[in-house]
Amino acid sequence: MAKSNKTAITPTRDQDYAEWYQQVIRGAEMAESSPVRGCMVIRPWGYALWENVQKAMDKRFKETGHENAYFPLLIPLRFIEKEAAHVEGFAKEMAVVTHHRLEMQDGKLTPAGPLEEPMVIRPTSETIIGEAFSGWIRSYRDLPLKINQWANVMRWEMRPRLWLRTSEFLWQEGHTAHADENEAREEVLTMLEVYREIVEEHMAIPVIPGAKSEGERFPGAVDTFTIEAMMQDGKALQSGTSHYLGQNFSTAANIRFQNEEGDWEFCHTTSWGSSTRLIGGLIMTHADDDGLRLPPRIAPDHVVIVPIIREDSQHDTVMAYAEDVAAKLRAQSFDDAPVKVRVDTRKIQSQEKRWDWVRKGVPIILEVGPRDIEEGKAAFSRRDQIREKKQFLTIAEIAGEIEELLWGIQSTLFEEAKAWRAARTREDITDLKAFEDHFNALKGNTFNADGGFVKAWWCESSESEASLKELGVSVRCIPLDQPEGEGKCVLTGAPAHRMAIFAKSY
RNA sequence: CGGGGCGUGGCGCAGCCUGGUAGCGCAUCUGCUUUGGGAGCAGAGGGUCGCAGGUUCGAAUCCUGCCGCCCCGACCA
Repeated sequence: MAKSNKTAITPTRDQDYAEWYQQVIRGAEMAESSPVRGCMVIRPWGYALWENVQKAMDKRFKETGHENAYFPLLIPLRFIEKEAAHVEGFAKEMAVVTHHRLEMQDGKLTPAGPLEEPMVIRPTSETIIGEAFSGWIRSYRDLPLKINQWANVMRWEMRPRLWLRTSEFLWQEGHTAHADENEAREEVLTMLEVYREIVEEHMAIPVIPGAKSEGERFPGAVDTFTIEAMMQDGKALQSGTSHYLGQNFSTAANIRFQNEEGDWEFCHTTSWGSSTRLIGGLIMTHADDDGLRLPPRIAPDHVVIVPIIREDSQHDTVMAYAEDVAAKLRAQSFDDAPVKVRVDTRKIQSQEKRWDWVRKGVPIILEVGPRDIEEGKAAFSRRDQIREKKQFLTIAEIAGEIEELLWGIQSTLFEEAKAWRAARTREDITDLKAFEDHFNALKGNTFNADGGFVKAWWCESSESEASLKELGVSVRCIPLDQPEGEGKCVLTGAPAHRMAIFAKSY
């Protein structure tokens, strides 16, 4: 068997980035599109990733004092109408339920029994949770109220993409109510930091935490904060948001409390969300031309053992050896839990197994065959160095180093992504001409090094933000981490107090 | 919703211009030989050619309408 330069995914990123993205998803069996426009079927491998993200987040939500609850999928139309900006922001993307029955007419099932009041399928739950909060909160002693819900939501998208933008998606939405603005604002930043931590430290996706500009705020929010990630094609991905809603929603839903003086006040509320979009971000951050690459902390399996069996007579001994190796590795721990090991017992060719796991992105693949048993060895390869030569290591060596190896892969993926982002972030663009030239040089759907972020001083005027539209660029965020001093706005030349990240985005 | 492209076995495609009853590669199944960097041979199964009309003796192929997918915009997490 000659060494092959064939990539496991066709086309490569360089040939057709958008098509590559879809083939990675197909190749790793993560998801597929469904008969329902814009909706996806999440397959076990993709769902396992989401579950691992969920697990990590849920733990942090609870550690930061939140409780899970569940609210209805259907929201009465009049709830949505309560908050003006919210109405405007979501009206165009809502699925509406208008009937409660089907009847056979001319051989076809036809909606019947019109609802007196139509319902919308939740695009987010501010309004219906607000309704509940207004009933739960009476006194300052009831505050803060900190609730999270894991749910599905629906937004009728014009242009869906698997994971990144589907009409129905899974997410968590946190909703909290506080007695005063400071406490609410602190909550908003605390949860933004939780997002940063999970996304960077578990998913190994580097992000920039920052404030959203006026034009990019959540409908109805006073302030929106975001973590922005850069995909391999240089586009930005909003990967989690946290909103200070002021008293907009509490006024609309009548969420009031009596303070210590006995006066009635409206609560200050927050909401924050992150979704299955993160899995799309994971793909576009770490996957390569051989498929997915998973950071060990969220990988469904850390190690897959592929038995190499030459003859039937060797089957039992090799399998016994494989199980023995698995047991030795499971006795080790990584990230405060036993190392997750799978022995691939499928009755297919060993090479096919190997490439299957390469495409699925498992961090470590071990091949064990008859030759290894005597020496107590295995052929070791790591996904982030999959084109390197396999090493033959003893099980003792592998077991002894497995924890360190997995952390090494975790940090390698993170460092590679940071380097990629750094190489595609321009900080030397200081005037409009250079700014326009930079973004005009980009040609549509290309995978190249020309895109990426421009970090520059910005005056924050809404006129200048609106002017970005024709370039196809937006203000991704105003980073929390700001340099000293002031500068001149890259767009207008006016004095600017803060720097912003500009980019094309998903 | 505008502009462009595309819908043919699970995946990737050819055939369409010039109508004659569907083919290739991979995958799947069976058998034998194989297996440590993407195995070989032999055989087999699987498609109402996106849907609905129309033209025609005959439609994957021509015409009309619709649906869906992808890319670029607009909109958005």
